[in-house]
Amino acid sequence: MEYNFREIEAKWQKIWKETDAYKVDEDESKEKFYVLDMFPYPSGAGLHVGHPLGYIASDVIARYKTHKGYNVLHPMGFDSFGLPAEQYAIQTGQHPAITTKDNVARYKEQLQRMGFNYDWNREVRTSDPEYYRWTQWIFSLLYESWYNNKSQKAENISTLVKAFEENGTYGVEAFIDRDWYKSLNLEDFPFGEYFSGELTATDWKVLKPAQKEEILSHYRLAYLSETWVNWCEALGTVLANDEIKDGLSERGGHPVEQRLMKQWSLRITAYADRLLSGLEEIDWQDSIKDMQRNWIGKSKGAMVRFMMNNHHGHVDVFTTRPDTIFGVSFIVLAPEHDLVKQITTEDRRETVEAYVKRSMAKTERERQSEVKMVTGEFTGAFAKHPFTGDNVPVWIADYVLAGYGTGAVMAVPSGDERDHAFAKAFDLPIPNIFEGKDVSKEAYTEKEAILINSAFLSGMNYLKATDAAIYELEEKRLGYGKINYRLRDAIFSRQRYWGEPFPVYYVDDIPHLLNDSQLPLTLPPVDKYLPTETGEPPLARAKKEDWPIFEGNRMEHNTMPGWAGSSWYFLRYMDPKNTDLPVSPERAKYWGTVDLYIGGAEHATGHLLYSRFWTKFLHDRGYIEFDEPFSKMINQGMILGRSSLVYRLDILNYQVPGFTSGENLPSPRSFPEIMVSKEIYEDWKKHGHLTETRQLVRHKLQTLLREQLEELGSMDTSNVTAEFTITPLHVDVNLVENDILNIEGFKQWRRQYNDAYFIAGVDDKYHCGYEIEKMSKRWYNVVTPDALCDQYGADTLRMYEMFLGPVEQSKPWDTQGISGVHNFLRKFWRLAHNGDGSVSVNDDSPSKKELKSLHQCIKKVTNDLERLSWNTVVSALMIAVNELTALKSNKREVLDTLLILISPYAPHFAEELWERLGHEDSVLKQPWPEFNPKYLEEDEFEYPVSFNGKMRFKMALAADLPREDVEKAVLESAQAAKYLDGKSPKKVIVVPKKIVNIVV
RNA sequence: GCCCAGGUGGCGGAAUUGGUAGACGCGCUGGAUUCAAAAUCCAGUUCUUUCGGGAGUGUGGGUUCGAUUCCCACCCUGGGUACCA
Repeated sequence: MEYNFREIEAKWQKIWKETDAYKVDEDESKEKFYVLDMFPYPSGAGLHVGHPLGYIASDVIARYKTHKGYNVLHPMGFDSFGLPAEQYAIQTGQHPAITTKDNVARYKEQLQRMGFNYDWNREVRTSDPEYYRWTQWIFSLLYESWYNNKSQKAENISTLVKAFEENGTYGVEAFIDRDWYKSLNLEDFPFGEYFSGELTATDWKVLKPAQKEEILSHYRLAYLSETWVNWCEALGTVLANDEIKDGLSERGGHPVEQRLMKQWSLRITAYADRLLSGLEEIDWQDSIKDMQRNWIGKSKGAMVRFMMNNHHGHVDVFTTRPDTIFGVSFIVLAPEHDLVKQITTEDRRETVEAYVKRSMAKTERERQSEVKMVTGEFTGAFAKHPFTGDNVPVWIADYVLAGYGTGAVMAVPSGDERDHAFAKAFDLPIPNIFEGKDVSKEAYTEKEAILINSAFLSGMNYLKATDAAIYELEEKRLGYGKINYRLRDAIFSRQRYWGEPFPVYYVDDIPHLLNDSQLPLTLPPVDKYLPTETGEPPLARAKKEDWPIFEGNRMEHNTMPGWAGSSWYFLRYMDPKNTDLPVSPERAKYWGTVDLYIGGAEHATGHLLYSRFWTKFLHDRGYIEFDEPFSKMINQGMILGRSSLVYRLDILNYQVPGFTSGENLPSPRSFPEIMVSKEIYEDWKKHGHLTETRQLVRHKLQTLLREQLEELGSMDTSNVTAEFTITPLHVDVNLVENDILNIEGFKQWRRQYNDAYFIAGVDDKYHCGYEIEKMSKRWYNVVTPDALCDQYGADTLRMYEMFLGPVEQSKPWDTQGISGVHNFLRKFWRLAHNGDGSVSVNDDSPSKKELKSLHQCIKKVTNDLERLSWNTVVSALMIAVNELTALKSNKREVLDTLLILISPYAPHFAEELWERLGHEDSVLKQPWPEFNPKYLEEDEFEYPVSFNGKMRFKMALAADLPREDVEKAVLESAQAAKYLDGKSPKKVIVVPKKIVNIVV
């Protein structure tokens, strides 16, 4: 019997399902291994061949580790809250839960067909109330937590309240904004206007509950705050920056305005430092780590206060170079800086306001793209230099961003390129503070020079001067050393329906948490999934009685963002049915961190950062022992589509010399579409006109014209001339095989091609071109795993995807190549079968050659799997099968072992042959074969002999021949004499069992 | 601009520690088998050549007995990004 993959795969998938073959239990007797795939969002389109790449890779490792004796957790689930389902609900009125359920079912079916060893008993879905109950619970825990800088971890808010009750803020070192108290409405508080954030136990005790609550909200890790958002009235929603183009929504082109909204935020900034330092411990690609480092954006420097000269205000600036403070010759504020209005002098007011107005009208993108253009305006005001007391002019300019630091910079034109350009443009002084450097042409931005003209800093280097400057600033109370982060707190509210509801209700606008025992708070039904007319989120549509729980004056109407559920899902897989906790401490301890995480790099600063944050937080609060979620991560590359192209010849006009009947020739637009083969297009493209393919086209055009213009009769049409252009068009890849177009299929594909004309190449075949681009419906280049499972089987597809190349790299999909892997499996199959299809296996002990092939394969496969080189394993298996086929080997010992080696890649195949070879148990249960070096030992080694590093000939010598004898044997050989050409070698290098190199 | 990854035959790629460049597969060429096709098998396939050789891993240089691998400069492709004080 031939290798009948359809029957075999269906058979084993059924058996695995019925016997629950991949069920995993906690087993203390075995070491654990946790392999995880990045959570998929089940879209309506289903999977294409690019999606399972990482799943196959993880499946191979999971199976390999199982053979190696590990207890392997390899779960799968779905990130099932999200926008596409909500969008569909808005359009159709269908509840997103239904859409989601259908899509998940389709995904699951596709995944199951690929033979993955997921333990589906552990499946989780973020939109399942039993799951999001715990997402809500974690939110509540964040709300009930503050960050203690002393212990460097999150603690229960009650410890903070207790501290306040005993000693006020004295001795409390919390993570809190230095200026937090400025937003309090101090008139209502008993401390008076000189309050600076410090309070005594007595102060605390006299506060009203609402006031206490307000103060605590500045400490909580989940808090409400007013945040600027991009509000689009027409769409009734908040938009992300990249959803806006030229101040209008990308979708629909509606106006977008900045609007303050009360939103939940998570204080991820408290973890900035730990998120940074934690990167040292984890084995991730450097590019991802760098992205996270940049995102967190830690910079060390100082806050410096510049008092205004003729005004009672002051400007605070953040600088990373306090050592250059004596080089300051002006100050620049962001145009939207609060102070601008107050300090601008009357004579400058009009110009300044115009500039502010202009920059506010520009989008973030525009302001960023105008890097080369230096613009700005003088406010007319002066500040005082903190050390010299000199007047420093205050300017405003686009290049200073309101959102970073304090929205103001002290400009040091001699040490900063942008400041330098600004000073040049507006003729401001460029005082030099660097010894031996010329700063008249460009700024000196390195940190190597000794300072001059810098009072007490003169003569110091960068490090010393930085410390000294900060020390002096602190002495004079005009500044302090500060570490600044680019990282912002994470906005955690979304004005959407299809997400986790917050377990929050309001009494007089003060938020309260539901009790944990009331969770989950499920989504109430709504009549429409759109925002209300007043711009409230969709949940505001739910009537009081529709809410499963309703407390206070109203419930929270926002829902959580997409990353809420995915920030902790890897924990739930450990204990998916737990009704007391997200995960039990015992299970969390057993499974621990994810040992191998495989997924795309697109989540570098979103999901991967938030997961780390939540893990650290849950660790702090004592729920898990580890504080990094993913200890090793591999980022799979994208599989790109290989689009096929046809080339349409568009005749612009044509002449038939001598043709006079009928004044006007019919328009070429009335002709059928003309498709030319790739070589014709290339000829035309290369020369600007046709050269070698000219005759092909000419003949065809003549025929065409004759058909279209019957009046031509027997006229000579050899002098027909035409002007034309050729346009490449995408064609469905299913109509193309091996770059040859299926012409009949193409004609049926679109109505306008029914009568199309084809000008083939010299071999009478129509050749298509191709282009590598993303797999997408619009390019007709999507290849689905289902189609390939039908045609070649899941095992072939699995092996082929791995065989394509390194998992991390992006690479084009080529359906052609899959036949090679399929043939390999059939070849392997034939090794154990007779020509008539009966099983044929030989129980004799294997020969030396057979054992050598086998053990070479064991060695290579094992090594490569350990270093996660999935693609080379396939080659190694092919080599072994090729060698064994050449030896006509069907020894049981060899085949059995080879089947275990191949089983991670082709599990159905391995299981079936294993059974056919007479085994009663499953191949899954077999221990991984051990490599024995003794089978690879050879008596002889074939030395490559090179001259000056170029390999010239080979010479077989005894493997244990000493170095000197090798040298002697080589030099005495006739071949060596030829290359030496009478000269004596200058030097001879012999590396035993490696190489001989002769220098002449 | 800066950061990261990468650049090897017609194509995907291999070469693990500096030691035979092009494994393995696709495609292509020729042959066997076949009424024919499919499938299978065999041989060939980096370029060049006067058939002795010669050149060759983006380009140029360097270190070395020996470099795809290490160092320097540059070019190109892909990804990321922040005018970040």
